Amino acid sequence: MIKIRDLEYLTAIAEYKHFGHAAEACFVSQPTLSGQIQKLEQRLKLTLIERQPRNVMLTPAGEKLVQQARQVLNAANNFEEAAKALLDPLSGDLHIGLIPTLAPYILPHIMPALNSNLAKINFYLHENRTQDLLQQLETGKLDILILPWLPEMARFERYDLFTEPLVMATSPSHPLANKTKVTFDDLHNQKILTLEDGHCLRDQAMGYCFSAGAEEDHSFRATSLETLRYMVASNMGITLLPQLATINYAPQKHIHYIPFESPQPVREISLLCRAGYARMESVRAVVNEVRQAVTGLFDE
Amino acid sequence: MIKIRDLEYLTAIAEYKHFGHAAEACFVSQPTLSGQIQKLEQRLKLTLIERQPRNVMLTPAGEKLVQQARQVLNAANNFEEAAKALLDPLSGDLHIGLIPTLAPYILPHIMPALNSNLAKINFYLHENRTQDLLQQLETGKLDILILPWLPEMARFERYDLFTEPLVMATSPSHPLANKTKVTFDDLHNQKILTLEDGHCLRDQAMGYCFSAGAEEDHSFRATSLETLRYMVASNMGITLLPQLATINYAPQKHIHYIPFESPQPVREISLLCRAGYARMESVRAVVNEVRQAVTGLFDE
DNA sequence: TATATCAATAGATTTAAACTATGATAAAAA
DNA sequence: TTTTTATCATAGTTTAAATCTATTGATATA
Repeated sequence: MIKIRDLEYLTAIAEYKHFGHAAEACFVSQPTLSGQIQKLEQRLKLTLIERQPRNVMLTPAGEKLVQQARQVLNAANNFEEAAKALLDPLSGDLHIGLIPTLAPYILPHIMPALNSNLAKINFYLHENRTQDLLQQLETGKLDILILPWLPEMARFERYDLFTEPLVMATSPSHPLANKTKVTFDDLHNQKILTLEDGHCLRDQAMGYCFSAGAEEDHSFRATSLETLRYMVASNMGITLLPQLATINYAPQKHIHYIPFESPQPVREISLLCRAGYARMESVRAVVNEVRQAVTGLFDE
Repeated sequence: MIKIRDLEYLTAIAEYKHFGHAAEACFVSQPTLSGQIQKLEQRLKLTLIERQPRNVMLTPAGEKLVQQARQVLNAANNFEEAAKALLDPLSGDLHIGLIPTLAPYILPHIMPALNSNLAKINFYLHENRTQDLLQQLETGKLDILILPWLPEMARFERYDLFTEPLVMATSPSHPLANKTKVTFDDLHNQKILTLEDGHCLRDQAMGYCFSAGAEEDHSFRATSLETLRYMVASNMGITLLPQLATINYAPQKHIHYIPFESPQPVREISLLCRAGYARMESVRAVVNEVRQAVTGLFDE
């Protein structure tokens, strides 16, 4: 039977394409790694690695087996994590992925509770685009994602956290600025400032706006909500912001935030983890903490 | 990092609840296995096994980790299988699961082609109820299933093989016996003989019959299609049989097989394997052979 | 042509997994 | 009760193999 160490060596080579560096990453000497890889190739009767001078590459067979090897290593990791979790369920490292249009605005609300009530868990926060996050969750680099749920995420286990309304942001001088509520129809023929491609908020907000007959301002696309907010304050147009991004942020003075009459545009914020993840107790604890921390934020 | 051998020892104990037998199954001496398990427990700082005199049991932690261990061993198996498949894609052992209402009638049509065209694959056939088959596919005991598709199977990869009509079976003396086609309405108020619970054909055929206003004969439930056929021949009632079970079987003399006008009752026979299974080439080859072998069987 | 890089080879060392033999304990049998 | 049997743990030894250091060999680059 294959050994886990062999698989680590193989995947290290796949990662570094260099025997010396791979060996270093595995904390062994280069001859050790070379020798073990050779033995592996002999045992499988397959050439896994093409040793061109100064250019180490995987053969197609090598690529295929590296994929399988990663599966094994993931499962082995889960085993170790499960063992640790049994020793002390609510402890250990937990890597959480969040999207840029959510992370800075929700973290102040939830991290204090997480850190004090789940003190033995070390939280690592990773901000990235949805697609990258999903891939990192899949491969085990991340343990948990917090983001707006989409149907393509059905393969993961899902816990709904809260429903976040989107609100309209205008400069004080805009015709809509002094309404206490806006409606779907108010968007008609408005010029909307948008985020750049790849932000899921862009797709959600714009979907709503377009169906209301609003138009995108093609001359400009913001790289973050903060630039977007700045543009609105500078009277360049209006936009939709997730409500969390409007709490305790640059109030009335330069921007007016106006909620929608129902049906409000919203995004459904969920927590995802891999189905069958070994540390469900920690996941459930996080879910509970977050739900508790956000209650009251969207009232009235 | 954990060793695969340790996980084999652990799962062997879980299976045999006996150190000696487990050791034998792993081809090592009993002290070796005892010692390695102890080391594992020390390393994890967990008690995995309760050693009552003459009664070896797993602790809850042990149960949990055995599950994780099985995941790892499965992945490791996949690795080895993938390696072998790379050496020679269309070879090795292939365990196929089929249901009892399909296996005896389809195998004569497909096994000759499989054995001669995929001669380097050793086919093992397993006949079982749908629920057992799905579990065995999941755990890796089986590689492929051939059965009528149901929505609960969506987690597996699916290849449609053919659509099998159900036909009416009557004794020669039954009022419907001499029709060349029967219709949905002909079922109205008929007494239908059925298979016992657990056969998926029962649910499918009965679903169709009930909606046509037929009644089940509650005094009798057959344990196989052959008893069912025998009961029909003995003029105890009528039933629906999958068409494959009517080809080359006890013809006209004692039973009449009558096809339905469309819309015919049918079952959709599919081939399933685990998503991401390491030997897709073999799977696809089997799919092709089966599809080829059944073309023409349902014509006219 | 000289040098630097990088993987392979050789030979020694260390680790740990495996074995055999035996001991301890408690249930089952006499 | 005493003996026997079943079963897991312990002790000490052997064996296998993974690892190390030192070195060689091959090739691209200066």
